[in-house]
This record gives sequence, C-alpha cells and structure tokens, in this order.
Amino acid sequence: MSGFPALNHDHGHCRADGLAAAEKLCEERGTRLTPLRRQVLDVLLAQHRAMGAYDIAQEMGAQETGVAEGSSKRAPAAMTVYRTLDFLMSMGLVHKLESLNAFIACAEPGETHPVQFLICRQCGRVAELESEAITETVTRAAQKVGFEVDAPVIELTGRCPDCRQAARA
Amino acid sequence: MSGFPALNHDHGHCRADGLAAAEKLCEERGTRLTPLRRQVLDVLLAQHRAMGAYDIAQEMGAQETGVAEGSSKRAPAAMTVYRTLDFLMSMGLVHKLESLNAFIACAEPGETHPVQFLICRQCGRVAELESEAITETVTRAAQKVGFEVDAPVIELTGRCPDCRQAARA
DNA sequence: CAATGTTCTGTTAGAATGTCACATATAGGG
DNA sequence: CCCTATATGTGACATTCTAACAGAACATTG
Ligand SMILES: [Zn+2]
Ligand SMILES: [Zn+2]
Ligand SMILES: [Zn+2]
Ligand SMILES: [Zn+2]
Repeated sequence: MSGFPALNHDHGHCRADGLAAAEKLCEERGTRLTPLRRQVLDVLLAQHRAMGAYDIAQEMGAQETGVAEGSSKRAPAAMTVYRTLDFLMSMGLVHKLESLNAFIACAEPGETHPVQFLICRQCGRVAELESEAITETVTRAAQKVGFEVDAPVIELTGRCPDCRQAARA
Repeated sequence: MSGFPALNHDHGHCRADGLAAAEKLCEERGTRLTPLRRQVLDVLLAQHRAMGAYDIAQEMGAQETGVAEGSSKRAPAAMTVYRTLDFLMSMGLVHKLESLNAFIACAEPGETHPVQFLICRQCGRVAELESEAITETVTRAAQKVGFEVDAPVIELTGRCPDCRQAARA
C-alpha cells in the first residue's frame, strides 16, 4: 500500500499487523524479537510519524507498566534505543529518515524493495512509496554517467492530500 | 555538467569559476559576499567532496594567512560557520547533504533546478545530477497519491565510475 | 544440572552536530 | 558624523550518535 492512509482508518489494525509481521520475520530468520525490541517497534507503530531516538526513549519511559497506577519503567538510555533501532533496521522493520534524523516503522515489512518517503511538513505524517518508476529512473540516470547506486535516499517533503484539502477550504 | 569530473581535470578552473559565479550572483541580488563567506565557499570549492561544518571551521583555522610563516587565523566558532553556510545555501551556492550531515559547493550556481546527488562511498566525491527525468518521475509519482512535493531530497550513495574502474582492475 | 559461550541489555562517558542569546563590529545611507 | 541594518564574535547549551566495558539473559553442550 502506497501513500497516506485515510485520517480515520483503523489504526489498531496497522499496529497489530506490524507486530505480527515482525514476529513472523524474526521467526523465519532465527532472530529474537525481545520485549525491548518489541516495545521500541510498538512505539513507532503507534503513529505514522517519525520519531527521534530520544523521543522514543522518553515515550517508553512514560508508558505505564504493570497494574499499579503511576508505575512507570525508567526510560532506557540512548545507547539502548540506538542499538535496538539498529536491529530493527537490519530486519527491515524500521527505516531511518536522514533528512529528519528520525525513525519510522516500515509500512511493508518483508519487502526489501527500495523505498521512497513522503513527509508532510504540516501534519508530520510520513508515507512510503514503492514506485518502481522512481527506482528505475534513478538507477538509469545514474548509470548514464557511470555511477552504480547501492543506497538511494529519497525523501520528499511537501504537503499530504489531507493537509492540501484543509488548506483549500 | 552532470556526473563526476575526470580525475585529472583542471580543478583550479572549477574553483575560480565557483568564486566568480558567487560574486556575480551576490552582485545581482544585492547581497554581500564578505571575506568570511568567500572563505567558507572557497574551502568547499577546494574539493568535490562534502565537509561537515566543524571540518570547515578547522580547515579555515589551518589555512595560513599573511606572509609570516606559521601565522594562522583562529578557527571560527561553529555558529559562525553555520550562519555563513545558511547564507550560502540561501544564495544557492552551497547544498546540504542530509544523509551525511555535510555541505558541498554547488556545481551549477545560478540554476535553481532541483538537484540529485551522487555520493561515492569509496572516494567520497560527490557529483550533482540535474536529471529532468528524475524530477518529473518523482513529482508525478507523488502526485499520483495526492502529494505535493516542495523539497525533494535525493542522495544516491554508491560507486563512481573511477572507483568502479579501479575495482575491476 | 552445571559449565560455557553467545547474545542482549545496562551504564557511563564522550564525540559530533547544531542552536540560542547577547555582545560587538562593520557597512551604508541620511 | 550619526544612525540603522547587517554581519560577526562568543559562550553556553541542546540534540544526536557512539565507544567501551560490565552485567544479565539465553542457548548449547557435556
Ligand atoms: Zn495506521
Ligand atoms: Zn499532512
Ligand atoms: Zn574540479
Ligand atoms: Zn569514487
């Protein structure tokens, strides 16, 4: 699925799907989706937005744990978050947005195709594109000057359909 | 000119052209190419590579000034460099490479077309592409999902022709 | 189970990148 | 020359990311 989800879509579904896909992938590859890793991924899955590593840590600290009210686990150290993000990225479950120094849950885990990002400057939502046309055009244009691309970074900032709609009103 | 320059090209020419273009642009727009700004730009023009702001500062500190041997001006503070880079970017004389947190002198100042970057992971050189095909394809693919792009970030890491050639030997 | 090696997490410190606020200097226009 | 806008200096600080080492959890083997 490419592009931005509807504003009122069933996001619980996105989230559950994301976690399920993660479990499946780790199972298949013999890696471990530990509680920490799952929690970091879940924080990212909570919104279609990118978060900095420190924001993730803070959010994890804020989440109440256990039944006792007010009980909250301490936020993990930055190092821990970065390590966990490295793992999730190596699994293709999380992407880094270089232009934001921030991270986002992958929308289509399992696929390994090169991906482009659409970043709405207004609402902050991020969507993935998997345009074969873009990938091909870029690869070909580079080839034309003898360059061999192996890590394309394509991040398009602008306005999403919903924010354009709102502006028009 | 798109793509990587020949390894043995006359780089003094690149550098002189870059400075000349900068003077012309600032003249036209009524802005001032002060000694500081000129010096920062010149440091970037010295190579077809990207440099971090702190590297630029250090390089400026290292450059000898005046005739007395060993005399070197102190490196400017980070803030000064960032401010100067902001100016040069606003003039279109310098670009920021988001995926490297680094800056590079524009290869075609004056042009305001959207640009793509080719970054050689091996030799570190960076070339600009001005592929109309890429720009169009990207814009169109975004439009197809209702997204309006206004700041594309396209940075392609890989291997340049010369490094590929060297590897093949 | 016990011993052992591997992977994962905690912790501390520090490097690298970027910004704020305020002081000073400099250029240009009456 | 004075005044104002612009440019630069300076110090502190915020943010992002990494290195190094210690301890915990897990898996494997004898
Ligand atoms: Zn959703
Ligand atoms: Zn939006
Ligand atoms: Zn050159
Ligand atoms: Zn190269």
